Amino acid sequence: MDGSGTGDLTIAERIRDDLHRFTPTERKAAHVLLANYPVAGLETTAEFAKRADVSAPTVLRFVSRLGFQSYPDFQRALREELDKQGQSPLAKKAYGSGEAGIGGPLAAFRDGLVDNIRETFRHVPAAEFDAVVTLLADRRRPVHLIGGRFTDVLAAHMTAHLRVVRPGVGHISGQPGNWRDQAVDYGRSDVVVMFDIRRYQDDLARLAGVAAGRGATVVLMTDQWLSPIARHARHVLSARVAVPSRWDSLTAMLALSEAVLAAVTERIWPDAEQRIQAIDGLRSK
Amino acid sequence: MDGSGTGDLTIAERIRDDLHRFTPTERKAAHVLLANYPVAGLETTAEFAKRADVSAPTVLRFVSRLGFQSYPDFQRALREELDKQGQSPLAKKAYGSGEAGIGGPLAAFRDGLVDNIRETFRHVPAAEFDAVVTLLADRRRPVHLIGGRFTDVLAAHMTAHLRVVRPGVGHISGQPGNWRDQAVDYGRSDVVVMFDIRRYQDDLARLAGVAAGRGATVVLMTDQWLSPIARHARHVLSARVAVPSRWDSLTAMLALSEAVLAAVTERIWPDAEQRIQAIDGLRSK
DNA sequence: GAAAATCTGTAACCCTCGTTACAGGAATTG
DNA sequence: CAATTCCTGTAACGAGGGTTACAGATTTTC
Repeated sequence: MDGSGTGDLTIAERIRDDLHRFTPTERKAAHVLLANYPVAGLETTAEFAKRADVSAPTVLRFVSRLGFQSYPDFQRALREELDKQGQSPLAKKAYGSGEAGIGGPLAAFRDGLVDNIRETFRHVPAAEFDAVVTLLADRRRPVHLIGGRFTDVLAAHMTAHLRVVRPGVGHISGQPGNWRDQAVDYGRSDVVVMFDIRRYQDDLARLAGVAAGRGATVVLMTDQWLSPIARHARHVLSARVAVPSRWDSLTAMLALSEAVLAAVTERIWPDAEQRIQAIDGLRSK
Repeated sequence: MDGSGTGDLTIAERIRDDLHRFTPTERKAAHVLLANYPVAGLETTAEFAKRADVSAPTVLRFVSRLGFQSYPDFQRALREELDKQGQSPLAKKAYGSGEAGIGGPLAAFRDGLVDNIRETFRHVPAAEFDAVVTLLADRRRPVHLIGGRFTDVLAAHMTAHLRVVRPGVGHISGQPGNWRDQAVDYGRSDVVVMFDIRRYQDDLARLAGVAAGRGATVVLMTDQWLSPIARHARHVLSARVAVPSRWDSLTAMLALSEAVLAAVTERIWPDAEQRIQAIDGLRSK
């Protein structure tokens, strides 16, 4: 499928292995690339050539000898590498060393989760996060929550917690056909929080369209590839979901949800505290 | 010196700050870039646009609004950033994760979550984990799941996933009074998975007592201080729940649940795969 | 030391990608 | 409800970059 198709070694590793096969000037290019990996390879042929003090064709012959059909192909491969590595800056486990990893599959799974949380929080736009917190902390705004087939538990989780600290919180449940019956009542003050990860559900997207059309503020919690609901959403928070498993992981998304809940609760604490005491009072009776 | 000339913030930070200035589709592009930083920006405008599901001109308007003269200029800036960061592989502060970004309480919260996951997995007894996986992978054993006030969403989560890969999975719902009506039917082959964290619910404990009395195998997912249900449980898996927040965190417990689910799914994959295909077949009709 | 083979840069070609004008459409405002 | 503004995709344009042929330079080999 990929241009090279040569095992799963890093391009850098392949260069080191094949270093003796290159001509002198090609080797020059190779060393420059290794010394500025992978940035040099992401530049244009002209820039790369100038950096290595060789000609552009030499650069092309170099990547060609590496087994790539074209220079764009080569760059694509570099970006893919960067992407994998970028998702888990510290976890090189997938590469070089044994894929089993130290500590077996459980440890690998754990590392995946930790990386996901790290990456998720790293990419959270502060303004977006604050805006969402402000919205949810506004007790005058009715809040409605819903999620997809597997993510609805996150909606339920947030619903349960929000209900404790503020009034006017509802979980949209029942048949998809009935969702819109509720949505037609939404207005400018309503907030709709939706959870949707890949294998996105179009019935959710339709609901989002209706809600947004009514003037409601849609908040979307999704994965890094963004649900189509993003089109209708005023605010988007995305979390990493990929792990070494047959399933996608909701851990990072729950982590983000809990962070939002913690911030909301902190924001309205005096009110929330009173409310909690009142609830506990009822409960004990 | 640089193409943009706007301070020394990273591009990611500038995007986060200016997020409100963008038009809806531009914001979509922004989110895609942040979620796949910086790789998405190193692709061609067409690829980037496709990834974000917007048109190429929108991508250009996006980078233009960021203050770059041209798309190549923008890419050059990204590469420079990547270069600086690459020189010190461990210096990830360059991006949002450090104190430069949101930092503060959010970072502390995130660290708490990560620590919880690490500690949780560290203390998981391998034998116990395997035993639980074996139990849940046995399709001849009916499985019933339930949780407490806030943890029931985890029971629902596990139910939803188990149901996909095997038959005989049920979520115990309804009034606490009715729980025991179901429990009287349990026998030696039944497995009851219960989630319970502090502020333990005694109605759950009573249910556990009944189920265990009938010979059912009780599996308990709880916090590090152990729910009283542990008394009746054959197997116990515990997770850390304490974080800098008014709430306890379920993130580590979800992480553990997902690890169990991943292992169960892997264990019975041939069967599960067939089952999934059958389900998808029904779904598409 | 001469001839062959290999290497490497120059220059021209062509194609892709970045760019921009424009029109349809959505949202907003009076 | 009409008018206006803003937004967004389509389509055509033009430049820059990837590519290639070729010739000079260098090394190798007999």
